[in-house]
Amino acid sequence: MSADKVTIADVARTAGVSKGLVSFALNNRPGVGAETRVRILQVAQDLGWKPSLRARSLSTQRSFALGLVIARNPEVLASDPFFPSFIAGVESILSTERRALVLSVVPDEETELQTYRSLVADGRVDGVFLSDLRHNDARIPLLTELGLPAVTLGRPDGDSPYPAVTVDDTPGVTASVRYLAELGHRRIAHVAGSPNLLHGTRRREAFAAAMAAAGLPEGQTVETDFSVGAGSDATRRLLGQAIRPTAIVYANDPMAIAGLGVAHELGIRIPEDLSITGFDDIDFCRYVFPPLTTVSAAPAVWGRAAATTLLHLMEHGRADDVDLPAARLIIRGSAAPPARH
Amino acid sequence: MSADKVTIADVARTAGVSKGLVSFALNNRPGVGAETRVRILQVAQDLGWKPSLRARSLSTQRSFALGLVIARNPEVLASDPFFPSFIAGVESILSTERRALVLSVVPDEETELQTYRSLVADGRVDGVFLSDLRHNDARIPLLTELGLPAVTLGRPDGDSPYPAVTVDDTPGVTASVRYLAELGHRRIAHVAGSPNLLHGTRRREAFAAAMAAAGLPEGQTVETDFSVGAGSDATRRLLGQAIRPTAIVYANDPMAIAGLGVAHELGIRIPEDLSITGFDDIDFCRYVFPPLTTVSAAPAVWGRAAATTLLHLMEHGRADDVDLPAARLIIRGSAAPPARH
DNA sequence: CTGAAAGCGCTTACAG
DNA sequence: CTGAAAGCGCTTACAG
Repeated sequence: MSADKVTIADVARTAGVSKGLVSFALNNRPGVGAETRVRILQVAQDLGWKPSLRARSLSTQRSFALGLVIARNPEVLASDPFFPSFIAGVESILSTERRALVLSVVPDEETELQTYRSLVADGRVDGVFLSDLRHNDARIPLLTELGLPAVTLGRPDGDSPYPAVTVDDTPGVTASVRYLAELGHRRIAHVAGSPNLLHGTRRREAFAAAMAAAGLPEGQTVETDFSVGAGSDATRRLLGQAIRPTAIVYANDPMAIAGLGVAHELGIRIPEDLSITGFDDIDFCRYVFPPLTTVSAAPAVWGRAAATTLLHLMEHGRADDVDLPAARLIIRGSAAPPARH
Repeated sequence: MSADKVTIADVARTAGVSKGLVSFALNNRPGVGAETRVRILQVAQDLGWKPSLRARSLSTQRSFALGLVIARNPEVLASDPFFPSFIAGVESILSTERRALVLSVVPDEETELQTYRSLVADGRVDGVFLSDLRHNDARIPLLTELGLPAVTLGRPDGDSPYPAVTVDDTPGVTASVRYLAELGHRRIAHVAGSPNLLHGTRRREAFAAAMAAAGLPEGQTVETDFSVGAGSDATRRLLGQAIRPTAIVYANDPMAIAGLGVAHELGIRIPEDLSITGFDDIDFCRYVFPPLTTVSAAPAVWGRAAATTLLHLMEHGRADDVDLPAARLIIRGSAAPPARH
């Protein structure tokens, strides 16, 4: 393994040039004669030289790594496969770029901000992904102040200097409601996500708008924190009423699956007595019974696009927003016309 | 933000000492007078000096980061909450240590090995977690050759120079079988995990041994890749037989939940007509219907212990194996005495 | 087009 | 107990 110890000095010496020139050749910078460049590169290869990332980091003040910090409570994080899929997408891009992903999982928003600070203080990352956008998200001004490039998953509600990579989830919710309305449902409820999260309120607003558009009375809405347990509780509450909804639109799949469990427990048949829809199209959806009608979000594709955009931003100083195909309704077996009274 | 540009030279100058001495004081090394040390530290604090991690990395040849590379197919990764929980546990330790976690998600084992190579070639990490241990795991000799400290999740089957942090899952499987046997089941099947993974075969062997110990005939076993879809298929196969099992022990929860769906679909009641048990105790277990009897594994605790052990190994050159409390059976509603014929 | 030198910001023998 | 210097392995003005 003596090859591991080859340094730029060795290359320079055996190529008979200065270290500076080797560096220039390596980085494709002008100022090196064509044949000199070829010769240097050849020597580098013969010697098995791999430029030291650490030395490079120190002199360029870059880390060649991207960061993702996730602030979710453990239960939500564990039951929601969004991040594993998203990360797999990100990695599929990074792996070809000699860049690494630094991941932080933190318990709350305060620690989250602190984490960003130390990430840049320690020069761990050159850019970050901003997920789970919140209202007036404090991360955006913080990162701006820190001068850290970023890309947001979805469009923030305030000003943002960062490119947004978006999957519009509104059409999916709208389609869910319309679909249920066309089946004949009138009392449709919504188990909403966290009101702190942009996509929580956005889905909720989409629900309300779609109800109005379908000429239906305002639907009952229950707020949750997106966790399976909260989905279960919300369902129990909705179904425990004297007059209960004939359909429920859930803001994510784990809660819908919990709803399925509650309905089974109460002897309420799905879809005969109650129709439900989810959101995200996690793998479980196809394998519960009845299979869950839901909205697909394609987190891996999102991850790829976000990574590509962030790299572009870092390299060129700017990047366009990208709008991915909107989430769309996947019809399976969990919804049917309401029972006649 | 001029504070960001404070360097060791500034501290040395205003404290009236050499850079070397500042470094010694910072790192609590002997050779600095008590009061000098105090003065230096005071100046450092006044100036707001944060030693540059990058410079430190270059001179110490360390990265102050730990690595986790995950080689799982996307579907299994997404439906299994093991890693999110495990990582949350790891992070809870790292966050107090000014250390980062570098995460890689790769599609196959070949890329996995390549990833370890480049991780050390680039000096990205000082140590790694080895999860999803396989038979004769190629990662162990590779990491040994690369000289990278590591900790294994569970005990490998071959020689290993690394400390193992283990949650024995055998007792959980054994307890599942015994429990079902005591309920009166005789035809118990096992939906096993991947035979490539140590914990897949270990659970399978535990199942076989427990069946024998209970004086039961050899149980039917179906191999899978641990994915929800495979769990569904396996269940369909088992239940499609003329003489079918009255109970099924699944090697993980996602497959058990898929099994629940198949049973519902076929009109097979759980637990009246079929008893099932899972493994891992993911959040969903409590919210499906009937709630899933399963085995708890505590991945977050595992993550904490693994991180602690790895840090200890890196600091002291050695670390003891740690055996965490064995996984234990959590009895809920998915098992009952078999129906009488 | 090329070279020699300084710089990135630490740590670590080596002298005294 | 303390200091001055070299070194980690690159990059980047600055001269020629």
